[in-house]
Amino acid sequence: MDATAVQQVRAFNRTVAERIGALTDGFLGRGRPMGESRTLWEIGLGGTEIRDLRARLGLDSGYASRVLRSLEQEGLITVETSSGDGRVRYVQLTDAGRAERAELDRRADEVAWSFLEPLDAAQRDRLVTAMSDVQRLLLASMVDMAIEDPTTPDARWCIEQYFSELNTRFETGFDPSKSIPADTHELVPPRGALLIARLRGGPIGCGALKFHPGEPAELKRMWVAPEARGLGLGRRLLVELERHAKEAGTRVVRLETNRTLSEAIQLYRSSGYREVAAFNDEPYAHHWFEKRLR
Amino acid sequence: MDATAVQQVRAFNRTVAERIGALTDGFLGRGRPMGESRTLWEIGLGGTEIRDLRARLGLDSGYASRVLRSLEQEGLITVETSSGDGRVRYVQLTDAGRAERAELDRRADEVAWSFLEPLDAAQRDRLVTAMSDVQRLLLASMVDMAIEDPTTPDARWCIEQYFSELNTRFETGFDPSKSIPADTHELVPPRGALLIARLRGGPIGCGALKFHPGEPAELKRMWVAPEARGLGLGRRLLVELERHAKEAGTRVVRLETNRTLSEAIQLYRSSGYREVAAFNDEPYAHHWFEKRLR
DNA sequence: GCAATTCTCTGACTAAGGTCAGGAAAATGG
DNA sequence: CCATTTTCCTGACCTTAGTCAGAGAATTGC
Repeated sequence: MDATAVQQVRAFNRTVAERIGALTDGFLGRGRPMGESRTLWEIGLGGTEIRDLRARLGLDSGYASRVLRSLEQEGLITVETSSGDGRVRYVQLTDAGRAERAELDRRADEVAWSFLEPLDAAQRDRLVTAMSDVQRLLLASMVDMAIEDPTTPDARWCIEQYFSELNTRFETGFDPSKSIPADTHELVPPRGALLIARLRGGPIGCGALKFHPGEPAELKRMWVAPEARGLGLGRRLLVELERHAKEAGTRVVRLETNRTLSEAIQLYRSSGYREVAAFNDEPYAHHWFEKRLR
Repeated sequence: MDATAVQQVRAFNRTVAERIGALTDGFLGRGRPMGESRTLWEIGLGGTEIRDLRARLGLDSGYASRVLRSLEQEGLITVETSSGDGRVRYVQLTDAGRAERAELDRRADEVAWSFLEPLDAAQRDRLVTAMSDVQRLLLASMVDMAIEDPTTPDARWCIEQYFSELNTRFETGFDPSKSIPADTHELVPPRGALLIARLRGGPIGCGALKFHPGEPAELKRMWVAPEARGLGLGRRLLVELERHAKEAGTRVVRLETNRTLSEAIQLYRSSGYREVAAFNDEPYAHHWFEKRLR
């Protein structure tokens, strides 16, 4: 635990909390409690089901109900029973609600501008760049990874995303049935493992291992959601999978990959993988890599 | 108002508020309201007068009194009448209070570390660097400047700081009585102007103008507090003083300076000042500069 | 010496942001 | 079809973080 780094983070937290807090509170209040403004914002232009809204904002159902009642009385929203399921209620902005939301938007822009306005052009550039760095790295630090059951909807979703990305990127397209399979039951410990990366509860990446006792383990299904790229998650997934493989007694990890996946190839090379001769007849593969764990 | 920059600032605010808020609240609560924890922290190891404490935390006197009563009942602080002034009360941490404060400190460190811990060494470095940039630039954007009365204690304090800095930096030391004077009454409009920069209410820099109708105005007393250097305040003071001078009808600004003040000389050169022959016999000056305003 | 001011405390009040238990209505599982 | 679950609402209650008016004691200004 690096003490000067920690002190810098604490100084940052103090300054930023002071600056953001002072401005957003009150300024975005518009005479109504912040909770109502946040809710109004979160409903969005298209409307939402109340249960979704509650989940997104983390509200108690009683509290949410009262907040919505208050917004309804102000004439900003309408609430009606959802067409599909009679228990679920659907909330939408009225014209007045949309106008109010636009005003909140305008004010949030103004708050943001007040950060930049006192600075000269060079300082503004530096601030925006540094903010984007901080934001991306904070997002990265909010991601956590765990070995999960490959049969859950989230796990299946990740693997589907992976396949659909391969299909887009390979010159030939990608048909899973023509590739060497790695069925979900092969990814359940002790035969294998599926590692899922999550941000704010939602899945944003995965990677898998297939163990072959006495032989090298295979690395499969490495995927990171497009919006989460550039955060170093690929490397973290890889490190974590290698750690896991080693704990399971694996000495060597190997993998095959397609030539269009250049970032992945880069990652493997820079992580100590060396290219070896084809060790299987995967039709979509152009490169085969291997790494001895230590 | 640059829209993409504004969007980046908003994205930053959301992410950072989410991350900092979620962690600091509760984690630093220790079963007592945040207000009490903040107060406990702010009292510090040496103790404080309640009126100072109130000013620093911006608390209502009634509210502060209740918070302190509660901390007193928990056995964390003692409150006694100040020795000097019988109205003022002095608050100090007990041993238990100091232990509690140390625990808060430890937890704040832990929160900060939780930002860094998931990242690898290179990412940590980038995060700390970017945070320090953001923090400095946000501080810069919190500074505001105004023409103020040069006779107030804050104004006098700035000018004293300026003199004491000259005294430290000049090879010969600095004695104001041997220098060409610029008495406070000469810095009152319309004869002159004193610009003061403030951060969180406290003065952190100054700069002055002396007008000579029909002749160049003189720039004097440019000073920025050491802890606020590197924020571009010198340049902002200069720009603001030039703007003010121009509004007052001045065409040319000039100044003299000592060779040891290299950052200032840099600033003048890069702001369009060109060196001219000595236009006065200021004994402490080595360089004379002039700029035509437009 | 006395009026005005400063500092602290108490009591009464408020708003915001919740939590919790229970009930009604609709949907679902077997 | 019936028990269980899901979704939402209502009423009762709570803590936190204040604000405001007023009073008492000490100090300061003149």
